[in-house]
Amino acid sequence: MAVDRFDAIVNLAKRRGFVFQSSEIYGGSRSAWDYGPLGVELKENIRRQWWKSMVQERDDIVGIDSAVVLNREVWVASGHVDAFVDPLTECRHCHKRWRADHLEEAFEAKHGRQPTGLEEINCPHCGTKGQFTEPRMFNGLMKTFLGPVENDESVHYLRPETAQGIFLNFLNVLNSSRRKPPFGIAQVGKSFRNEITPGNFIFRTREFEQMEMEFFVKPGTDEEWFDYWLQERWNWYVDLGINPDNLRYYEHPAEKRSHYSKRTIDIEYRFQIGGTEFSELEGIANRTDYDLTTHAKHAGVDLSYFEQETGERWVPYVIEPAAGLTRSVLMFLLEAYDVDEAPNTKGGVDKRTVLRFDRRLAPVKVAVLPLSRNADLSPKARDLATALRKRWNVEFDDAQAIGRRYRRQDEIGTPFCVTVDFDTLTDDAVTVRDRDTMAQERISINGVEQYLAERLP
RNA sequence: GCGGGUGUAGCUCAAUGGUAGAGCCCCAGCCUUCCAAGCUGGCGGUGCGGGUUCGAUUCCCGUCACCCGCUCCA
Repeated sequence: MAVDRFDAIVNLAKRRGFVFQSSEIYGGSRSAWDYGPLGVELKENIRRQWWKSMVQERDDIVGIDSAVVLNREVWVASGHVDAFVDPLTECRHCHKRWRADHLEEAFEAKHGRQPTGLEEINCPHCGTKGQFTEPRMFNGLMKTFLGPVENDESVHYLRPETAQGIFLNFLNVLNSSRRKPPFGIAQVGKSFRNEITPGNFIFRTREFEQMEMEFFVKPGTDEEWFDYWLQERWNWYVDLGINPDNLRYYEHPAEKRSHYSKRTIDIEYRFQIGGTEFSELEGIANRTDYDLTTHAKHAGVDLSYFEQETGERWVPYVIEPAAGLTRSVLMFLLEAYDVDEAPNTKGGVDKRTVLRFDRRLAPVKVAVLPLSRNADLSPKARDLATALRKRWNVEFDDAQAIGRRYRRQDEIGTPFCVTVDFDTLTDDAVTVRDRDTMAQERISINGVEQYLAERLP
């Protein structure tokens, strides 16, 4: 059942225009997936809700939109050039792959001296000695050349996270927005990583979209704020319809933390990918003053904050809730997916696929359907659709049986269908049908907009 | 990138070293149709490139993509 749901969503996503394979007509590309007409609406709606709760509704967070390609020194300073370039080696005997530097560290810890080379080391898996291949560098950073000349000088990187663009603008925002710690800077945008193993549909891709916020606080208050954001972010998902039973916290053990982190707790969702029940959705990290300090040092610019009230000068600590937008799209699709039963014309019941999106996230809010394709009904229905389009994303559909059209809308999660029938021609009323209950209500055609406005964002 | 598996209409699946079929979906038309599967018609395919062969979707090689593992973390 679990695997079926994932497959059903991948299938539905393509069939209905949520997600397509990238570069499909050329045989595809492994970097990413493309978002279709419904997918882009869903993704935008998620992004909008995040921005609304993180920026618009708060006085202590502002947004920015920084560049994808930054000064190359940024990634040296941030530690990504070192941390993202791993020497990997493979045991010729058992084909297990290892970080060469980790093998050497383990050897040193055990024998109290550095190995003379990999040939001295036993494979941790099969025990075979010295069968390691020459280490190859795996670079997680995506490279490009800035400017028309391709040489070492022109090598630049596409950002592997949006966070650094925020740190670089810390002073700019501080000096232009009349904010002071505790305050945050938020950003949504694309990031790029040469993942070794992209896969599982849009779960892990080399080009992906993040929603990140860096919250700058006074040292000593960081742990409090960490807990605060842990709770805030959890609540955001639950508010948008995620069942808390499908979420959990996962704390990174010290040895697994990123190079910048003092503490990291992930919010995981029950994606049920392969044999894994929960996978990461969002990481909440205490980045300490690592980033501001390292940039201050490398750039030679003071990035500390002077607190007027106390006369103290300090470098803010940073609490970072970093969420995957494209990963959220997958989660909301999985969470919304449901199959229930609907009556049919023969008096029996049939299976019905329905995406139970929160109304704020639904790609299409209203479908206007004439009961049948008819010279009188269709124009009337089109006029209504045109009027409603001024406020919402509206679909018009007059093809085939009415029941089938309801199913089509259920399958893409449209909250309301408005049906224009033959009685409408005399009583100027229409039927509004609810996606979840399939219940219908007769509304005066002039009152439809009001009726929907009370129920839709 | 490495090892293993897979690749036939949008989807699910047939078939064959000799003109590739079906169901569903989709599109057009018919029908005063309120909860899919009525009637008529239509579009559409062997991932891509090369080789063997008189002839390749089938055999071989390469490549691309997908799935599982190595892993990484939004």
